[in-house]
Amino acid sequence: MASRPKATILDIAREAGVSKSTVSLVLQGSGLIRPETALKVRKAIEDVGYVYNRGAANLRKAHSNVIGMVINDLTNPFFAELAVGMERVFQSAGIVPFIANTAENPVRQEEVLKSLMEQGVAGLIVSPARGTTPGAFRRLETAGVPVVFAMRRLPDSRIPVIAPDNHRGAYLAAAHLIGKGHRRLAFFGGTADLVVYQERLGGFREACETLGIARRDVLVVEGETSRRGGIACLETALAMPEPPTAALCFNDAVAFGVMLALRKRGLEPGADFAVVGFDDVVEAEHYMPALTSVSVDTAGLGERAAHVMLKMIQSRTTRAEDHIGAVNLVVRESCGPDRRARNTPAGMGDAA
Amino acid sequence: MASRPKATILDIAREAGVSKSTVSLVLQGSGLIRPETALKVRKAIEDVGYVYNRGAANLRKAHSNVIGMVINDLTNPFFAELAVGMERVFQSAGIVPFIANTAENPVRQEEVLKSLMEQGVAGLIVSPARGTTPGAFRRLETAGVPVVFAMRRLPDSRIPVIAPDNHRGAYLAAAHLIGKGHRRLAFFGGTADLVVYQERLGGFREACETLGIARRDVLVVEGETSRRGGIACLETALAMPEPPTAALCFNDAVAFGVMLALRKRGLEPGADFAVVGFDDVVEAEHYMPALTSVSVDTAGLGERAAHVMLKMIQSRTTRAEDHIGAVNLVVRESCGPDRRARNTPAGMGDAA
DNA sequence: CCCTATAAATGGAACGTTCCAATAAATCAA
DNA sequence: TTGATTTATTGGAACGTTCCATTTATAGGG
Repeated sequence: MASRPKATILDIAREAGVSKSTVSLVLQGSGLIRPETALKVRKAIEDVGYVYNRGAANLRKAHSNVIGMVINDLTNPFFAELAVGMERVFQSAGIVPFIANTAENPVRQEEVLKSLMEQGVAGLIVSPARGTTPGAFRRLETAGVPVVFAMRRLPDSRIPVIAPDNHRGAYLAAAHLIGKGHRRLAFFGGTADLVVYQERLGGFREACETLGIARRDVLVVEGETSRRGGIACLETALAMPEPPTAALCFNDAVAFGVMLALRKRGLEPGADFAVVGFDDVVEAEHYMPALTSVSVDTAGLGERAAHVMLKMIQSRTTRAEDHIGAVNLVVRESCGPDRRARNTPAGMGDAA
Repeated sequence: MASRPKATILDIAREAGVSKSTVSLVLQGSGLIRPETALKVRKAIEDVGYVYNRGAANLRKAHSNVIGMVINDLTNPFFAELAVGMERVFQSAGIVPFIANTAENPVRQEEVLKSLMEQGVAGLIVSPARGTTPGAFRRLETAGVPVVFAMRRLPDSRIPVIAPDNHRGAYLAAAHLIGKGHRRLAFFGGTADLVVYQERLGGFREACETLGIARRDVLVVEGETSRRGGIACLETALAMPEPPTAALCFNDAVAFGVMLALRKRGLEPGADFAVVGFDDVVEAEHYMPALTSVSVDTAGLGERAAHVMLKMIQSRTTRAEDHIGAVNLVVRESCGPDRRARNTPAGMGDAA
């Protein structure tokens, strides 16, 4: 039962007693074929165990219905959610997207991109890896392959971006913290080479300035965007002479790390130190205590990105508008008021 | 800057003043070409912005260096880890695997499989969706495409399987619980249509029997294999006249749900009710309390699966040995002794 | 009954590679 | 010098589709 030479369109033709062109027409669901003939052909297709050779077809057609999704960290549930959103819309368009992981490695990303191009993808949705060089996508551009960036953007590049309103989200979070009476705030995690980082930090800073927090009372600690990074950030912060009483974290993973580290020191997240996350991954709600986080509607952004992609392909353009998704702060239990401020300004809300 | 007709091997040939065959040889890194000629060609390749057309090449070569990974639930970090393991070994073999998600939907799986076959994959690593029909992979078999199942197996099928020793893992976990003094045990989550379920439940049952737990003291509650499923299972169990005091959960997600539900009822996981998970995802360690779980070395299994796949492709066979991975119980804080048994048999270990 | 219009089916060139067989150029032995 | 051998390069057929231009069959109009 070794692999006999695979059946082609000609085998079908012979089997059904028609020409290869007729078979091709049937395969494409053309209405030009008499129903009975089509039936005969379809039966033959079954009989010979035919599998369509898309490679051969693309050789003539030059556009391939394959869409690639290049993701920088598959183990972050955040990106999995993004992927799921996209898949929803591609599925209903009869497209199976292929996902590839770059593991936050620009070299790997290069390989992945190359491979996808060789495959002749119709379009690419990419969340670029950290440290992507500006030229990394030129190849794609000159080849005229539509690309959209999801969640992350590159400094210069004119590739359309689908991302949440990072600035606003961070502003909201910081304002919430300040409203709770906190006066010494921190921003934990992330590194300045990410545009997202700058946006989020920018929003945070603006809130602090506007709402009267002195420059020297805001602490910024860069770090890995992971649980481990969060742990490290907290350690650093608490070692300061006048440590902050609340922190906005670059993302939820960092926030989880911070909560963990607090617990390890016998501090209660929320009561002893307020923490806010960013992204609002599903686990945020289920954490203990539940994490206050900036919700960005990840799956929704995924859908959006997919729609934009589809439209670009259809109108065979390589340009599209950016889309900045709405965000909102989901208040849960991880940020009570500043303890030391309890007897001062805003005195409500601490019922239980 | 519209997309001009893309460059082919002939354009390169013209540019470099050689024949297309020479270019082809250079592309394949053949040693038959004079270094200076190769250099000239490579320069031309750069100049014309050439991108290799793998589809056209495969038309002649008939084997495609594309490997697909079909995963049933991308949002489960467990599978993301599996994917990462595989990618490690494929990367070093110069292969970019394409991942596709079936979202636990057999119909979707069918589409995904079809699409991958049309793409001419060299091999497939699959974690089949629940409810996969026995015939779903026949197409692949008759086409002679190597397939390996990862983590899950299908009832009949002779496709090789890479999976952890589910039976043993469950046995270990149950034995641990019994050793802690628990006498009324439960198995939470999962449904009988999964082979994995039967294996895990089997191990659990065997431990109970061997170690003298009466049949009527073991409770089995089926349910979704998610946090939500875990919550539901616990509710059901506690509503029983004589509820269990400990549970082995089908996987970590279920265990997290159980812990959550316990907390909601004011019970402390570990102290008031013991819970053990399965898979030992990274979060298990970081939970509060840290979850005792059966570690299956997910990434390792992924690597293994990838190696087996590579070997199958190389030896152009469609058969391979099953591989059952070692497991071990990682004891953390989520399962203390049975409270009511505290003054009876094993009296140590409860220091703090 | 012939002509035209419509419907259904078909042959052949083209797509961008690979690879075999063949050629051309360079080297060597005699 | 000549033929044999090695080293580099090349033309052309083939891979499995699509699609245009034709052909053939069927129907309709006068």
